[in-house]
Amino acid sequence: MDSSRTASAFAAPDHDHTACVSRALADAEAHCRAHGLRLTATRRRVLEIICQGHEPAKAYDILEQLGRAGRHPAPPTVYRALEFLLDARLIHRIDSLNAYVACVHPNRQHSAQLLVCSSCEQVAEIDDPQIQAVLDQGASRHGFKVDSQTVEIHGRCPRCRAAQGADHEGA
Amino acid sequence: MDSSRTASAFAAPDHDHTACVSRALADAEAHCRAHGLRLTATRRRVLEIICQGHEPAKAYDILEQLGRAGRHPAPPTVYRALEFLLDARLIHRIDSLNAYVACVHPNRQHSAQLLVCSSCEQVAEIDDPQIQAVLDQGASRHGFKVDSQTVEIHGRCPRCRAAQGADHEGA
DNA sequence: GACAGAATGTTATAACATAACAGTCTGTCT
DNA sequence: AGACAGACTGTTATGTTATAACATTCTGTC
Repeated sequence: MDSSRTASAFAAPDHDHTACVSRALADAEAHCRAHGLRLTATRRRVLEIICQGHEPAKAYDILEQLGRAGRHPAPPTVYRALEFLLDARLIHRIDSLNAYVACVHPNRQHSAQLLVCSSCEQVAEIDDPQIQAVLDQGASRHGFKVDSQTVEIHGRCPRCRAAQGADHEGA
Repeated sequence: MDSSRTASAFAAPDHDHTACVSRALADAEAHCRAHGLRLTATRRRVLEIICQGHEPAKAYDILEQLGRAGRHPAPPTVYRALEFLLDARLIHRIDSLNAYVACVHPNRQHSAQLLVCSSCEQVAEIDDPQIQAVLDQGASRHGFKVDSQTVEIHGRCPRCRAAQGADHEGA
């Protein structure tokens, strides 16, 4: 566990975010090269924008950021890039927020569980094999064959809990 | 386990759906009475429309069905009814589909897990305490305090698996 | 029957997403 | 190089989902 990560999977506010983004982009490039996928300028730029924060990015905000560079692309440009990145498993869509976050894990099995802080809006991705296993078991107990799981857990991250008073910790 | 339910939590095609709907509405009425909530005509009607099938209902489809009765309400009418029903925990919203299903369980703890068949579109709700527990554990291992969970599992229900060939069953 | 608060009606618009078709780029084959 | 196919992007228009804001009506209470 290196210093850029807390034990909580949430990014520390003082982490080296530039390095964090570079790593993500380099990782994405390697991944695409290895799989014969074309990480074009637009796609790369969209991924970069999404990586900018650990908060989820909304499609039209991404669009607006793309527009800053002189060109003013239309919605399909963004949605197509998002579709590519989703298919390449480089990002996740958060259905409950209509927003997108970068996939931070090197293993791209992609049945992630997302912890969404309702206070600071940060998202942490956990790939808990036990959760997956229990979900699979639960589903197959009902004769159901799982294709994909969407697990979005809303609540408060450790940082916000500490900042806003631990007295609210009912459970 | 009575004859109107399969072991799979998915409704059998030959179940007594009229009774199924009546039961849901009566249950909802009792619940509202007990909690001082007003299940008005519109709200009741929206719930009835949602109960009509075990498939998820979309807001604008509900709107259209409401319109069949001569009146032609605007979107806010439906969304307000949906909000009420969600708050009262009588329905669930399926984020990955932008759709709504009736909550079929008498216990209204409401951290349900939903099995969504991508073939027949039916939805089954399971309230698996083990899944909840594991999610809670997984989250708190990261210092995260859970408020609400959204678990949507997409795949194929037992009926569709049987109908469309068991040869696809990889796992 | 006047009042307060809840519920609904109404109009307009915001927010999210895609269809359809035209044009451009990239690599490959000859 | 030139022609071609397929992938990618641009552009216009529109579809889908949801809410803000304000007017009106309903319901129960004093």
